[in-house]
Amino acid sequence: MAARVQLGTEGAGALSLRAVARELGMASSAVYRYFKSRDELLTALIVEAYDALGAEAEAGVTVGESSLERWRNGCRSVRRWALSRPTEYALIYGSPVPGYQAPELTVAPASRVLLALAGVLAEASHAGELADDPTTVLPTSIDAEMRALADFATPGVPPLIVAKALVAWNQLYGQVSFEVFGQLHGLVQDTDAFFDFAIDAMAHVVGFRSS
Amino acid sequence: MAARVQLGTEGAGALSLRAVARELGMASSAVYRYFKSRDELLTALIVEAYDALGAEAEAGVTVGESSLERWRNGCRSVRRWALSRPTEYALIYGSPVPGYQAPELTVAPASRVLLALAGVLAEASHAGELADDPTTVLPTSIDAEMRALADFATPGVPPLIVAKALVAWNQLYGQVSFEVFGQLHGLVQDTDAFFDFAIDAMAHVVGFRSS
DNA sequence: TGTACATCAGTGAACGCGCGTTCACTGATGTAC
DNA sequence: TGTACATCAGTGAACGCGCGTTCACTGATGTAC
Repeated sequence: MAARVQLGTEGAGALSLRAVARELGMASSAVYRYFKSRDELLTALIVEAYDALGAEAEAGVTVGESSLERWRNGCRSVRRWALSRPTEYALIYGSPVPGYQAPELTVAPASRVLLALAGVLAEASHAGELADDPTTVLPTSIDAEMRALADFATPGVPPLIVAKALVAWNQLYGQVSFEVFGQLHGLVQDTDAFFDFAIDAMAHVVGFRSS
Repeated sequence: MAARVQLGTEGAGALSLRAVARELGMASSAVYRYFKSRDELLTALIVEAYDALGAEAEAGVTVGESSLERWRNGCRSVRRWALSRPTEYALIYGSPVPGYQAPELTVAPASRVLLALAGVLAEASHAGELADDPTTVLPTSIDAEMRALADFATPGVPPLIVAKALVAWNQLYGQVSFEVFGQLHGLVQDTDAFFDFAIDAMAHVVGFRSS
């Protein structure tokens, strides 16, 4: 049934309980056999979406000869997934649903993309493929938070790398959302080319040398 | 009345016609004296929000000794506005409202932030304050589109500068949205420091030298 | 200054709709003896 | 192998709610003579 619910979202722009039931061809009351409430259904859809996107990013990040190329492919995977499933993307990264508070258990699936990106970055750093910029100093408060985050999820990765991965992820998210949400309309038509251009800029940010 | 409607949104997370009327302390039917339909009201609110944010960015961009500092202050103004009026921010930059199609007249107000940022960038470029990177080549399709955009809005600014401004604006949008939409929750607490860190990374992207 | 009338700003009841949720139910499948 | 009963997956009608929209209305303000 969980699998069927997943299918349920892939259709139209449906995020209400009744819409999901409709998509599955069943009465709205039938959904209550599987989920106690709308919020529980929403949580399941959100977790499913985070996991699907996370898996995509993790897969993308393994493809490529150099770590720069793997980084790029990770970013491209995120964009591809978002464009192919805009409803689910909006569900997890759009405006917060009024009255819904995401429970703790969404945190882990939500961080998969970040960790995938941080992974490539750490790898590139170990291989000495990142320009080291002694000018960039992490504020102490951020340093502590990034250290805690790394200790928990990716031990051994320096705080600065984690911070850069997070900034890059935010930027990637901005790039993708602008396109998915239609803000690029009228400004850019060749969005593929523009995205590749933007990716290079972001690669520059985290310290990849040859762009 | 337009001014009163503006006030109407500043309150709670209200984007329905009835909610706006409630905020104004009037019957929902009274709104129809000023707007033909919900979509027309929505358009007015959207335009108002774009203009308010645009004005903020334009003002921020005038503050500072160096163009780098003016750039930073422009970014900070955008963030400050978004954090102070999250409902309106979500209205213009969150998930698209289902069934609503933004009319042509929202395009101009929507581009004010981009143009403000492009302005500082052009200024910095003229003053020779940007690192010129001969490595970065704009794809021809993008070059044409950016040239058209510049011709229309900021004549004389080279396409590469406009493209970089657009990338930076997308990134800034990502940074701000992540925070406003609560995605940073549990990852970063000192969001002020983190944003300044991110700003420096973005300044790096567009070519500002000393970070 | 006073009266007659038009315009204006807003009210309040009503409509049909989709929503989340409940409830008593039905019919198919599985298990016990 | 056959009967009796429990469990399961799903139905369909009903509820109260907030929504966008309509309609006939009211009372205050402005204008004409």
